[in-house]
Amino acid sequence: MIIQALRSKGYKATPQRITVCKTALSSREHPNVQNIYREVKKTHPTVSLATIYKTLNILKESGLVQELNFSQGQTRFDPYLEPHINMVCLQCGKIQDLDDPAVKELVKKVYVKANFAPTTQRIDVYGVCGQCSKAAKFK
Amino acid sequence: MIIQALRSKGYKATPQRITVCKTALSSREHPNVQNIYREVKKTHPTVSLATIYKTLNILKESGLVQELNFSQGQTRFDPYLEPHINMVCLQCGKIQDLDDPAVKELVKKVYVKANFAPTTQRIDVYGVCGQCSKAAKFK
DNA sequence: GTGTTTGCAAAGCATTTGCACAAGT
DNA sequence: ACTTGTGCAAATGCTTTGCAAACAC
Repeated sequence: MIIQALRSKGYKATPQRITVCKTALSSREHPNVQNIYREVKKTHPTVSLATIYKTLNILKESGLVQELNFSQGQTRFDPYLEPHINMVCLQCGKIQDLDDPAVKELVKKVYVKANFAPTTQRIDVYGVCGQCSKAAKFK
Repeated sequence: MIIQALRSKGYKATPQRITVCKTALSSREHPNVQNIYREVKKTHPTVSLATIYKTLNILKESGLVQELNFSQGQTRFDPYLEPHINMVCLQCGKIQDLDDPAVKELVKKVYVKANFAPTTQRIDVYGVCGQCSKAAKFK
């Protein structure tokens, strides 16, 4: 699957690349580069950060993951490309996805109202997640 | 106005700060650091980038501007804090705002559906703006 | 007058790049 | 075999920091 995808785009299917792709595409945790690096190191201890970056750029250009940039050079990756909401908890840092048909509607509206032809989107809501606000009550 | 805001937060109202704040808060162009730097230099030729960065951090912490981080260390600032859509043109790089009541509804829904308490949000739609797609037709 | 801010230069980080060697097809 | 990819180290570029002189209050 991943091997075919890489080859069809003219890239060689090296073990490192396959592992980076597998890691990035299977995670629902919105991992950052270090997370992926550490995970890949488990099976490829000599892998370099450069390879991680290069492979993630391939995934980006191929439109298989979305890059989410935050303050202070924090970048995370999301393989879930359907229009959805990222709920970013400012307390614990977790990012959870929320599906809602209204997102797709909103994107459609942009074209109708503003003559803007959308290709992708990023919907972030920042706040405090359920677990963190529950935890806060017991302090 | 700006002077009062700075002082009320315990900051001294220096000419450089006032100019940076005025520039960042009055622009609807989603300027980046360099844009603001160049603008401020017109009246304060000796201003340093460090001062720009420090003042923008004050505005961020005070919740008077939102920072929009993109790929490749591209950061832009938005003083418009009402829930709205950023239409980001991938052709010309312009970012235009679009107001729509559905955004506020969407944020509300996050709380109801997922028990997530929102504080701010960022709604980006990436694509091609009206001007650019019109221009493309004449090529 | 006292504590803060400025501007400079240096430091810090995330990310990219150049290159010799290794590996995929 | 030929071409592309890997891993290392160096380079890049944005942002932050330390510090002495200047400034706000």
